[in-house]
Amino acid sequence: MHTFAQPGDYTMVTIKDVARVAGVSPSTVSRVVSGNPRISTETSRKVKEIMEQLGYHPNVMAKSLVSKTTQTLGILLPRPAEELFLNFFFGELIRGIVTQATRAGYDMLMTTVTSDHDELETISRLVRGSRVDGLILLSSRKNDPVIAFLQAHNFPFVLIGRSDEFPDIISIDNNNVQAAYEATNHLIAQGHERIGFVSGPPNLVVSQDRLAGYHQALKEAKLPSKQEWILEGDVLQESGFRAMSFFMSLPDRPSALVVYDDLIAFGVLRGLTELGYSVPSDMCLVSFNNIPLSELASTPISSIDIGTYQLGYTATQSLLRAVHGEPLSQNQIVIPHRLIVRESSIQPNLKRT
Amino acid sequence: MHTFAQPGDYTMVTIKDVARVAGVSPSTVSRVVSGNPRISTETSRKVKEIMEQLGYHPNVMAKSLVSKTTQTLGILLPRPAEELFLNFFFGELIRGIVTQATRAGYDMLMTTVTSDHDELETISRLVRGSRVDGLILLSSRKNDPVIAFLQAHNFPFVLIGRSDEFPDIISIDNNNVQAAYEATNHLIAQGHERIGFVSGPPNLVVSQDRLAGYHQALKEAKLPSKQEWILEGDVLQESGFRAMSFFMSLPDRPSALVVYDDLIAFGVLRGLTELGYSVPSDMCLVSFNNIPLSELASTPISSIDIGTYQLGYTATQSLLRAVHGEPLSQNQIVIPHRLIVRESSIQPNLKRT
DNA sequence: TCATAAAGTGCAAACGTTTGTGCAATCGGC
DNA sequence: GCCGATTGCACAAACGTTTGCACTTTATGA
Repeated sequence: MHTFAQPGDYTMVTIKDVARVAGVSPSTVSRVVSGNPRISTETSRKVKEIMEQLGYHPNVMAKSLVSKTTQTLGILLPRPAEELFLNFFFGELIRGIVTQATRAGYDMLMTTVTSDHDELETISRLVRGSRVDGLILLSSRKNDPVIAFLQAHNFPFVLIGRSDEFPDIISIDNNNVQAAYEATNHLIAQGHERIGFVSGPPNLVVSQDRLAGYHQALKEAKLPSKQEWILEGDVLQESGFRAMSFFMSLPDRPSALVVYDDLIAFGVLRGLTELGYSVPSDMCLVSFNNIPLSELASTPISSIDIGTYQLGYTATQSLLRAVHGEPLSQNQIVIPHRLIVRESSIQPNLKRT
Repeated sequence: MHTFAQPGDYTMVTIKDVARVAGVSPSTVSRVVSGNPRISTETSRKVKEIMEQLGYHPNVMAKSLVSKTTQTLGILLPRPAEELFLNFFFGELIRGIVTQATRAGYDMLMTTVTSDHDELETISRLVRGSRVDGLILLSSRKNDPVIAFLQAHNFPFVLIGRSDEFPDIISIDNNNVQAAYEATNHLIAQGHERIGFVSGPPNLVVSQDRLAGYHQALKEAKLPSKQEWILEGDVLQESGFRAMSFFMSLPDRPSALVVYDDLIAFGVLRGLTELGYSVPSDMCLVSFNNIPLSELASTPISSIDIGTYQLGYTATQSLLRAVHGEPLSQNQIVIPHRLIVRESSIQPNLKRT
């Protein structure tokens, strides 16, 4: 029966081995590795040759122990409930984060919280046990105790998103209010006067922001805003059907919808189709996040691209500056968004106002 | 200007601090932490109280240095080109991995390879620098040098997928041949006799496997198999349109398609619609991966659920056993799949044979 | 020619743990 | 009441690095 090498089975080649073979002291080898200028080029060349020959790789743990730096950034995954919506651009976000981290010579450590109870325990382990040099938060809740803890310990971290209770922390976000404002205005410009909104989970800041932008646009255009035109959606198909049954049965039903998320938009689209309505002639749609499938929907969905990759990339950049103690020109960075207009929001037979 | 604490700024509370306050030796504290039975309950209680009071957390680096174990598993992200298809169930896969790892007290480290050139360098750093205890590979190429390297060093790793050149390594995969066989038979059972195939990237093992299962089903049913009924697809919309233009223009065009992936199926669906055909009456579809949006397509898409979460979860389980030197009952584990039948493959007006 | 400086290298302590060994105190059996 | 075993704890070495300091050698300038 084959088993793998166990920890300790490996005959690791250490800095001492290199030193012995090269006929120098361990400290000299260390200085060669770190590129210390006080080592002669001749010695450096020789030591490097031996390192190559012996297959030497520095032991990260030993290095971290003395340098008190881990070259590792932590990433706290959202709990399952909050994860659903993230899932579809999670990969893209991670790609942005890991790319920038790798480029800077950092590794990424992922952890998740299993229950509310051990939440701070998990963070403590990373922070106080000096496991990571900084932390990226992928989501935040109202009065998030994680943020409070990190701030109390003055530990470097960035939030992808926004927090009302902690406005000064480093955070990377879209301007979701503005984005929703533009999305709504786009519909208004098409001549729509009755515009509804299908929101996401009401406790998410981003969902609230988009709703606010929608309201703002309506108000500025002096268009009616009705409570019954605002519904909460989720990704499930029945929900889309139910929501649309409700909307379409209203005496003064909306002629266009701003939808919180592409996944919900898919449900909405499908619900409308099942009810015998068509998009965009009976109902126009504009949505958010611009997932790759948006353009492949039965009616391609107009969507706000939020620059997911850039969100992750920039977050990591900011975090690294914070870790290195470099000043940030601004603590809150806004990633630009872009409305991608597709068929779902273009209604040929409606005149522009 | 506010800056964060720098490495070293933190006054870490160490095992010695606890020992001093508790009036015992550091070794006793260490044994309390590790639950050594030779410590009296009284001492243990007292030490734990002090630890709590002082907010002590063991330094992971120091611990790793002596124990030669990192309590960390590495995960090698596929290079961007191979990542595209993974993206949509990437989140789900990661969730399976991280959940199981966390439960076992392990952290997950993510790295990516930036270029072919530094590929082995990256792995070496992790493996020889004893950064991780084991590695999860998310994809493999033909004659993958990474696998060769890990095997040569007898380092614990698992592959999510399959490798022809290294059949004995620990791997977790679906039976994609069987899955495609069943998908095809499902169409055959509906009475279809001309069945086409839209494949994925031809260099991926999974793509080849699914094609093989398709061929096998046709052969067993003694149905015709034509070269021109097999096309390579990608996720782009134009590709779906082009592929369908081609198929539909054939004198003996297929009446049903097995499609490599849900994303491609969306493109195919859209291409057919644009050409004025409808699914399932003009063309039936069955696809793979069962992403959440499959059921929300204009015609809900029949799809093979591959148990993505379980794939990640099981991979981590196997890896942990390997890391601990525990025997595996089998090195290759197959995660069961399940055909989810939806409208896209049910053609009412076609009689069952 | 002799201090003086500069360059190159080695020594040893330190980082925060774990763990083998040794020693003192307590216990049980006779 | 003595001896051997058991229990509970402390000592110190070790893990693989980094780095301040000291030391030797060579070059420089008067």
